[in-house]
Amino acid sequence: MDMDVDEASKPKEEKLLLVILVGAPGSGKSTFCEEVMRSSTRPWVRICQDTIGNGKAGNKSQCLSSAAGALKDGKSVFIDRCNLDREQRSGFVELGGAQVDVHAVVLDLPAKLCISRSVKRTGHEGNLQGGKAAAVVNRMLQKKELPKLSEGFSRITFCQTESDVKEAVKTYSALGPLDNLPHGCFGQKSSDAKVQVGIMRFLKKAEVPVDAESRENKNRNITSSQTVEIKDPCHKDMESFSSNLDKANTVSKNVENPAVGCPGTHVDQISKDDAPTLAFPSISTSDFQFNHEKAADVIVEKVAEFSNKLGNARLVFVDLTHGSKILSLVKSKAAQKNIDSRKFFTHVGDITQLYSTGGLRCTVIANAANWRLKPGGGGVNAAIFNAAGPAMESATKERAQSLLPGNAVIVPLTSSSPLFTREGVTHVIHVLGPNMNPQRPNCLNNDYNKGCKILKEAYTSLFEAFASIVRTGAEQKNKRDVDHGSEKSKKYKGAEDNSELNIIDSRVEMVDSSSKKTDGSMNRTWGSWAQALHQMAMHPEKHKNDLLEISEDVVVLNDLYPKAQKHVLVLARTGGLDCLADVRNDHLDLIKKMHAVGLKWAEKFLHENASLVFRLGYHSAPSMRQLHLHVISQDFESKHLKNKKHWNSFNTAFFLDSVNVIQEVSKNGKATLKDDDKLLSMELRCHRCRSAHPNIPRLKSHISSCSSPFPAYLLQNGRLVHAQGEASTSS
DNA sequence: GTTCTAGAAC
DNA sequence: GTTCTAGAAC
Repeated sequence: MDMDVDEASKPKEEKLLLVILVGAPGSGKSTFCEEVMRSSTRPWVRICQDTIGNGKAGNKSQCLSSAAGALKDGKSVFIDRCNLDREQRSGFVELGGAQVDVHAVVLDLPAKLCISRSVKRTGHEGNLQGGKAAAVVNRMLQKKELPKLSEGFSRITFCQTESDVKEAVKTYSALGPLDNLPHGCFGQKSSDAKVQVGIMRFLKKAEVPVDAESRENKNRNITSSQTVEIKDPCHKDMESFSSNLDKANTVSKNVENPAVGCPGTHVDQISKDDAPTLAFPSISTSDFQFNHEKAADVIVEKVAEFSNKLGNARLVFVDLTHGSKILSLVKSKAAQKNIDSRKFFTHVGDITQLYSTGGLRCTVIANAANWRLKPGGGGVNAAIFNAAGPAMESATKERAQSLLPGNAVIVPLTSSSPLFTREGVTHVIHVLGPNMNPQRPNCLNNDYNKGCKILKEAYTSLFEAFASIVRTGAEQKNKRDVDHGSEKSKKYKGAEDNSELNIIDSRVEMVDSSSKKTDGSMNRTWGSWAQALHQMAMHPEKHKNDLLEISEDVVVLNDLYPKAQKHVLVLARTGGLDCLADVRNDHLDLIKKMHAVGLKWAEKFLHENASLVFRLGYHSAPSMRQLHLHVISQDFESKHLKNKKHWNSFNTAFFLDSVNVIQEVSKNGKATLKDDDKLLSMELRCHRCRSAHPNIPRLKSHISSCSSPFPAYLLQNGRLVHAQGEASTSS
């Protein structure tokens, strides 16, 4: 057992607290803080958005930087603003860490009470009082989104009555400087679970008429090639449906993991429910008659390989029946291999109803598809096409007409799909495995050398595809909940615009395991505007006027939209090397050459202006195709630097120093990318003194005069390039 | 009313 | 990547 419940709930070392209050105006947030601060022996700072701007209302980033400052001074912090939705709470949670526990205290009092208090009060800091208060409180409560541990809180206290609030005040007041509170959720009443059941029941009714659904199940039973047994035919009954869900909401772990005992605490139980999860059926063992023993070996081998690459994401092997041979084989082989049961487990149930009848949340499900990617045929394929609705069929067609054995194709679901609304599934990945059934196309005639190879490829493609969804989806999760359809159509827009380019780039949607690029940029799609650098690298003679230097391996040019006084790009001329994700050991000499050329240009510029400082590096996920090294002066004085993304792409971990990249590639054969979209939307901080700023204009005005030294990290290993004789440390 | 951000279109 | 612009934030 990696995680001990007692260990987790009784932190011993001294920790600062960042307590985010959550509640409508009039819920008593300020009073709560004041009461705690009055009697606490721990140093507290209350940060109130209504007064942070010199007594006037401020904004979230002011609160954030003020909170960061207070924590740095060793003070615990109350964030006194409504924080009613996840978005509002987002940046604060990130201030937590080894030294800081982040708690939420939810003042979830009756709306009536909040309104009457806000209407009555005078002299409110936020100037919210009198008649308009009622409307505001009502509006705010409509978007209320209760905090979850998975947002990053180590403790959440829910208060639904005034006496709950009193209790919470007592708890926090009693905390001395060295005390801490147990982690987890406290005080939540069951009402929310009931609401969810109600909503789910409504959705189910609206999206899938009960009779249609049972027809679908009957159909599946008959057409399936393997004997499929519906374990629990009465689960379509509303009564047992809702009781199942109640169970799912309270003891979901037990339901979802009958196969492997899981030592989850309450804390990680909840956060895991939000983890991206791929549910997949056994590929090829049903209609394609692949040997079960061999298939189980492949499954477990591939799961072991990927389970560590997937972060907090989970893989779930799903089979319809308890008695299934492949299920028990996989279960026992996984146990033998000691695969982490939090990252992989087996589940008995219908893959199209994992949440509604099994309480298991899966964001992505795999389909054991046929080569024409057509519905029907029986088994899992028929069930998934049926459950996903007609939109998935056309969405599938848009992406691929057919599939070769060993390959996978990702199909995002739209918000109209019942699988999305009812089960919370955002993508289906079609996979085609090897076939040993002489009645079906591409039969391998029991050639298990080939068969196992193809089956391995199939699972590799599947898990790679899932990984790419996890990577690109992480940031968009919240938005997707609101507007799934447009999010998806936007995401895949590039593939439709640009047929010519996408024919060349066949790796756009198809996840082809035989391609050498499985680890690289395979799922990237480049719009027409992203091709300019590629064109220059391929045909430099056509762009002589725009290029500063042309050599056999690289070309150098001024960035068309420089983000600083001096900003040039060193382009690799190698074809197929689109970005850093594609760089491997073979390219070591090339990236060293690019660095040398970049350095030469930096030095040339320093000769002209000795006050400049340069940094050389790559974007983790560049917008323009063709590997390019940025050589950029650190003044960032440019009218083209206009937004957060611009700034953060050069001043967060998203920017990978060339020296580090060279080191990593020579050591590990590839660079570690930091291509999380979160980095690009981080708060704006000065790259010298690290102070936070509310917007780009203010940041720019600050950096124009900030003369703090650069952070130590940048001063090491030649990450910054100064003029000769200027201060620089190397090691 | 003005400034600023963020999403869509290209 | 940029430009345009609606609407949020100030």
